Amino acid sequence: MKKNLTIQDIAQEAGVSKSTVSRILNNSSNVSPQTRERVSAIILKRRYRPNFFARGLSGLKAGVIGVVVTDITNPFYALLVKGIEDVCRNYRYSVFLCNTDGREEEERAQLESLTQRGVDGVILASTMLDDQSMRDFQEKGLQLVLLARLPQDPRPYEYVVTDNVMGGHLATKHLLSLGHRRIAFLSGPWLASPSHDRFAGYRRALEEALIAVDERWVLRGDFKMESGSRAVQLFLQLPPPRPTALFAANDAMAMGVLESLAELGVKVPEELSVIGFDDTPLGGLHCVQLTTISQSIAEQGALSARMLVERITQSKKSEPRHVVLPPKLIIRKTTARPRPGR
Amino acid sequence: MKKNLTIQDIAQEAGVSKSTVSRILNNSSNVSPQTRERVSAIILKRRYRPNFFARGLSGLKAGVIGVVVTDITNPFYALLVKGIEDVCRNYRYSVFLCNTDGREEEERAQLESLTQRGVDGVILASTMLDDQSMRDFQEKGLQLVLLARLPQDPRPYEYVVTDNVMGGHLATKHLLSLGHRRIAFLSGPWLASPSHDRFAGYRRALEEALIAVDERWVLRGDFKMESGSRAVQLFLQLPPPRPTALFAANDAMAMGVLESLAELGVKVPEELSVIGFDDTPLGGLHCVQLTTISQSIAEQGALSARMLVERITQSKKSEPRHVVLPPKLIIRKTTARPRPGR
DNA sequence: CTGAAAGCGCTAACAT
DNA sequence: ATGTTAGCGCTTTCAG
Repeated sequence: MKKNLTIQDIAQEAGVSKSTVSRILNNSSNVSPQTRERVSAIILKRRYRPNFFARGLSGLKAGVIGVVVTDITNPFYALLVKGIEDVCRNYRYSVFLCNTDGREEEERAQLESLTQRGVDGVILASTMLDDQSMRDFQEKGLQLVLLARLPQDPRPYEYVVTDNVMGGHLATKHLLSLGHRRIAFLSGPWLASPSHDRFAGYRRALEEALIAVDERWVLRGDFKMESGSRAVQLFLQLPPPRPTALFAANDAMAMGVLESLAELGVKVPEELSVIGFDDTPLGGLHCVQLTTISQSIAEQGALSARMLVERITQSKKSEPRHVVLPPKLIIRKTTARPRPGR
Repeated sequence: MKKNLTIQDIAQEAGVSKSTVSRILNNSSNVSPQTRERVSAIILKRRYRPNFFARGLSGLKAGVIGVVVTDITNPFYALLVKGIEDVCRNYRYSVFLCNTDGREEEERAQLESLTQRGVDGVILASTMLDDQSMRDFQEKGLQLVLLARLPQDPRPYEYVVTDNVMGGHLATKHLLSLGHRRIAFLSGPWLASPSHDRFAGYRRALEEALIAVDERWVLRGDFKMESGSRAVQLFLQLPPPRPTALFAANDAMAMGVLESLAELGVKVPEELSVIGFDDTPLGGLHCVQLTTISQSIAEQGALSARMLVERITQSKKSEPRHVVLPPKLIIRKTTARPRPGR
């Protein structure tokens, strides 16, 4: 393992000073074409790469961002990260991936560790933090773009999200239009904005249809598949008349619901209509055919990455941009008219 | 955005020298309990964090590793990464995630970029590189652990893999034991060792049963779901007598096969038995019930991470360790005896 | 257009 | 046990 080349070595070989090499490296002006040419050739030939730490230490951007998600195993986040990674590769940025498991203290720790490692910015797709902490991080100079999930008051931050209220509204209206009147809702964690907003859409749709929200029909999940299965247990213990439709706040839980229902021999959509949210690839499987609300996940990731990189590179700080994307209803096979007389 | 604290600030406030603070930071010996106490308190109080770049520059380990996979969107890799991330969190290591899309030049570029960013080591789960390049990286001092996929001659490297030959053998023997005699194989990319090895297992099982491998029945895929669908087209154009069973080299492709088959109305397992490989969560779905070969994916990730971190922290270089894990047959519902008379 | 020199914040070898 | 000092490799004034 031989010692690494330094800028000094290149300078010597080219018969110029470190400064000149440095200028060429950062293609700053004030270098004559000839020397630039000559030195560049040497750099190329010797496959010289400037030392990352030295650069960072002397104040340059590191070309590194952090991405914080709750669980990379969840296809939704995997897609988000994919979108981010793809644009980062083009920009020559590297990404630190962090899982938080949905725990606030982990999120804080990860953010802490990221700032400490000198990242240029962070895409936060798991917001659980209180406003104060977020602001603290921002004030330490951390560039932040929020993705998919928002805090109480997101206005001071850049963000990219789906219009979850609209999505919840779409889903519920779809069920209503099929003739359902008793519609259950399976939420994610209360504090997660998507869960909250999708519920708001659900509530609004019901109210527009002059139907009161029945609290007993609002089940509590955690966005994971297993909680869908658990919800089915609860659902089946509900006193009749039971809901004829169920709106799960994401696809993973909807899949869990379908699983359990299939095991228990409850026919979907004949006995119960089920709609999800996210339009994760799974739902499209021939044997699943989940009706759901679609959002372009990878694109959101990509967009947030572009926003962050722009924010990093243009030093002058503009107003934070807020992107809210409209979701779309995808009708497949898990929703239908309720059986007459139910 | 106020200027960051430096070790000097702490030293001043504590009335000691930088060195002392540094010693405490790296908990080296030669510090009296009292001063240690006193300085630690100040560090804590001021929430001082040493500068990452300065540390890196002066030769300390960065506490960062790179993980290179082909596609994080693939549940197999997501699980691998999850396993890695989990142990890294405990060790206080951060991970750079890199996708290569299965392209060799991307892999090289990512590896290049990782070394340049001063990572302490890399877990490579997408090996496409030729031996020479790999050796080059290693000689530059890059600690390497290979995961799930191996190069021609893996002996000089640490690695963790499933026994893919055994897995291919298990799968094929299962089909044989059900009475199948005409068994097709759907491969991944030829150059990928898992694909190659699983085929070797398939071949061996057939040979043991005194059945010749029929080259027309060896289909070529790329480990992605879509190639499963494409394979079905080819499969159905095969001149009779067609195979009665299909061994797909991974679950994703097996899922693609099942999708297409369902669309075309071909009954599984009645008309065709299908077996996969990986035991990715999808296959367990009630409506899929894919028979497959199981490997503990997250555990492999975790193990490789532990190996890498150990390798990094213990400077004395030991012999590279080679871990080969036995896979397991999981019988579900997509395999059955062939129809009599076929 | 180019070079010399002063840091960036930390570690570690060398004094004391 | 603690302080002093010389780098680590690069960027960036400031002179020329």
